[in-house]
Amino acid sequence: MIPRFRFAPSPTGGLHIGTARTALLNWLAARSMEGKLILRIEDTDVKRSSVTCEKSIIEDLKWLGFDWDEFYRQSERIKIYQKSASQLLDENKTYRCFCTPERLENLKKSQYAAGRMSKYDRRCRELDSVEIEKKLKEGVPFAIRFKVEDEREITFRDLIRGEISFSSGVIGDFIIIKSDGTPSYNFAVVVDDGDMKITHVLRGEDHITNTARQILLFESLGLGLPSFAHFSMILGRDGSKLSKREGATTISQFRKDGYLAEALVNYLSILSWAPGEGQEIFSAGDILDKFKISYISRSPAIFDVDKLNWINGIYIRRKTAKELEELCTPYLISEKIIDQKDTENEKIISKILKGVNAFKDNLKVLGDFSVYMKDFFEEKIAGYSTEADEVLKLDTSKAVLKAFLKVLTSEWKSFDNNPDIDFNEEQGKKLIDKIGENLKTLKIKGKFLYMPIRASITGKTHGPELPKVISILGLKNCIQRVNQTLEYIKNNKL
RNA sequence: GGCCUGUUCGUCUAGGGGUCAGGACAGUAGGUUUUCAACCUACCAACAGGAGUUCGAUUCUCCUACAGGCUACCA
Repeated sequence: MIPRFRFAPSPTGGLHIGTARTALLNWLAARSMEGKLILRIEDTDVKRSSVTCEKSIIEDLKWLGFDWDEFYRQSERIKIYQKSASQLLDENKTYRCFCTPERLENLKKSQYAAGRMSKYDRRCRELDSVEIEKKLKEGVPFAIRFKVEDEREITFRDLIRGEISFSSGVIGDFIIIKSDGTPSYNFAVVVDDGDMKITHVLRGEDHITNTARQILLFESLGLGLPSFAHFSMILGRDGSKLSKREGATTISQFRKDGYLAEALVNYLSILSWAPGEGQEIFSAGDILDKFKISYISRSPAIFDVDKLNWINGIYIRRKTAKELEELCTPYLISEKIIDQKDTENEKIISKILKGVNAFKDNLKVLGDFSVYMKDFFEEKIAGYSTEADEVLKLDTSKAVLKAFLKVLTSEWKSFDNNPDIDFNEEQGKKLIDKIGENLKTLKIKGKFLYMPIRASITGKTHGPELPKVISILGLKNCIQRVNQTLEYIKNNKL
């Protein structure tokens, strides 16, 4: 028998990080067992579901690199649920409940106040046919409830946790068809899992208690039981449920922030499962042969951005310059550092390429790139750090800057003062060597040579290697900036 | 309140009756570099608590504590 898995998100928001992991685990399980994966949109709650969310979820799933073999939408299957429900009604396994929401609410409150668990009191279970007919004639709205057997042990073997059992006594007669005719979650799931011949239900631990109800439904519908497996949830830093105030929680938000799909998938899998031998960096496809449902961890995991950042950095560094340029350019545009039409400009693309080359080791997220590059798209230095001031104050620095300017000017002249000359890293390196050469007699070298140069063209005392910096800025802009710094030194009497 | 599930370094995870309880992130200290980052090396750091079973328990059982989930005409 071919294993059949399903991933069943409800489109009431974007693809959440936890939901994405459910998708990943099901994908991993299905593909590693050469089974099928079904994507089922659980949109029976008309009020909370939206097409926009569905689109966004599907887009994010694809972006993460998942695929599926079949697709269903529960809202298009309402008739199927209703048919199953009326069958159960005929078989006397369910009954109509005419109770108003207010009564139910009060019942719950009073039970809770009395310190008991809230459970439907079965008032409508014993209604005789005359009463039912009367209410139906009056048009009283009704829901359909499932008759839960008394005192019965419901047991199943969880593929991750082992045996789990419940007493049916703790489950009230639950609703399977709401008064608007739509199925409740538990019912739609069971009808679908049966109809779609799902063999493995792999989902979050928040569904463990639902499993008891669902087993009852599977049995009453005469359906065979699938295997169940419940993995733990992802928690926020303080151990609470991952919520919005923790920062990004949806995949689209992570994407916007500049996380790579490969990194996210890698992190999500490492979060609750280890492929062994200390291997931590891998793609979902890499570990298919090592994946086993029973290996998934039982205990909940706290979401750790630091580790995600580390993984993301690794994947960023694995990209080629061209790939990174394409990945990073949108951030420069959205930060208004460059314009959309600049992407046609070869000079600018070349500058970005150089920037990517200089900064790729510094990036944790792609979004960082625009922060690093911002200054390099300005004509002038925006400001000098106090460390830069300290450096520029030194007597030796003045000599360095003079030599630097001289070398820059003569170098530029050799290119006929062409403002568009492409000055590469190699040439930058030679240029710096030349300055060192000129200052040899003054014995200025090392820190005292490099720091003033750096400060004079960036206003800062740290950043990528100097030849790279010079190459990104170009000769003309370097000259401008050194002049600006000279002016700055004079004005501030450094 | 009831029911269900879980608990190994700060975090993720490996292990599993006898281990120096392993790895990774973070942190700290060195190395490298003009500097930042990256990279390399080292260090720091854990079996929630209590009983029981056993020659021996972090591992098995029970209890407690704590955490999470469910207890909807949400999914």
